[in-house]
Amino acid sequence: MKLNQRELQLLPASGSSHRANAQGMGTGNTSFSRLQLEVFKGDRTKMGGKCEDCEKWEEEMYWSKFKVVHFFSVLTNNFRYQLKFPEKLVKKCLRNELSEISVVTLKGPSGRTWTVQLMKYGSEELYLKKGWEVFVQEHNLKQNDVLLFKYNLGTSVFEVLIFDEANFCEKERSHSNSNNEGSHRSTNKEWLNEGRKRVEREPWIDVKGCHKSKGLNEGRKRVEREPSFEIIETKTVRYKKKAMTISDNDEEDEQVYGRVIVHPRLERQSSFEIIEHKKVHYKKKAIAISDDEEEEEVYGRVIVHPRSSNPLPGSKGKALVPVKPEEVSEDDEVTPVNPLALVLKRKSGKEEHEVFEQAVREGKRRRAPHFVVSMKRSHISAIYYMTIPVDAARKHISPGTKRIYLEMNGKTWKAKYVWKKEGVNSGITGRGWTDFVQENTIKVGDACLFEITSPSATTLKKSVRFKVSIFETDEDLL
DNA sequence: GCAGCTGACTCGTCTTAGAG
DNA sequence: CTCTAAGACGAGTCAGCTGC
Repeated sequence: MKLNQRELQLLPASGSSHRANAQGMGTGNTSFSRLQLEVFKGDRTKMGGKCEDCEKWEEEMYWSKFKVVHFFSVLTNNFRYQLKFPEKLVKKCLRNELSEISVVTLKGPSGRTWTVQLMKYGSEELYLKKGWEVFVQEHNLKQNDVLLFKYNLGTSVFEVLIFDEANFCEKERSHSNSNNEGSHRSTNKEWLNEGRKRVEREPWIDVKGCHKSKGLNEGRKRVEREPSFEIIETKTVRYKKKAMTISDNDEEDEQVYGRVIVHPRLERQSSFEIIEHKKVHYKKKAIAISDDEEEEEVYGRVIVHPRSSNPLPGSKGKALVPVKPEEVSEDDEVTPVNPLALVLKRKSGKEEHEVFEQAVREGKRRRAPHFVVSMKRSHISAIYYMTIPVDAARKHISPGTKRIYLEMNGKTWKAKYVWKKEGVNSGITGRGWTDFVQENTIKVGDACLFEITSPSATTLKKSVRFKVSIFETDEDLL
């Protein structure tokens, strides 16, 4: 192996001068590579082994000149709530590196990132704390799993690879949550009260192989569903391909019979867990059987997805129609096919729905003009904009309204009201709304009952007062 | 008459340009 | 840099139409 001029300059001439050489380099953008060290080590081995100074020099070079450090971590007891960095790493590198930093970023195998709080104890103990449990949950980490960390100095970003302790192979599923970057990233950061953050969107899971083009309904645009979801479990299901529809995209509709995990839309940190398993059968109707296509049955493994509020990709928003369970034979042979994301309506979030209903009942009981809003992520984080149902906006709020006063527990928050054309998309925003959300720790899924206490739209007032009641979801159930 | 497709429409969510 | 405001996007709904 040949060394270039620069590499030759980096190599120590002899033992005691190594340190001087090392200290004399590495300014500016100098990056001493692992390759260079390997070359050096190999060269010295040929020369007859290491001396103590050489080993010290190597060590110093590693900690002082490398831009990247790697370390393993085996998940042991209590790993769900915190992760301790190796003390040597902290002492040699991270203590100084992260002395001014309280938050780092974990970049998962999927490329997604998680923001995690650092906790320091003494000079050698450093832990990943708040936010770590989300990373654990979303990668389904288990005890004895092995994590390989790569840290690029100066970035506060740790890249993580995840290996299964059973066979030391990389966990396949650790990559799969790349499809829900947007929702998760923001969810993970809620504890930071992070401000506005653009949500990255990525395409749906591709289900090529299940669809063929028939050229029907040309010009009709296929709806690309967003992947605000994460694969949580695969299930064996049966597809019955009945007919061809759509499109210019090589696709066809199917009848789908599925075993489905019912799961509410989970928006909050630490809330990602299955709460209910339920066997459900869906039938999706389609049309226009082509001449050259026979009815055909396909059996497959479906990736069940709990998070999205959307029906099947390409279903164009049409509801899935329940069919009788007896229409599906349990004895059918099962053959793997490409994954198809099967998604469930958000309203299956039983708890959220119950809370909403409770708020509605309470509103009716009080008999004051009111409306109820179920809190969404965008309402209480990121952009802090709560859309008012269009009916309520038209009925109760004047187009000239500029201010909304929110009253609760004797305190008043002054929020901004945004009127949009015809009341559509009108909503509450501004510092007052943000403060209201934060001070009352409103969560996704909570229902807020807004009672109008001031004269309504007809008076064309510049401000409206709402008495607000919050109906909280039970976090443990989500 | 019924089933199911088509396309318009509604409305909630999210993005982004621009103002302060 | 933060916040506001406008509007793009897309999921869901529904009425009309067509074919069986």
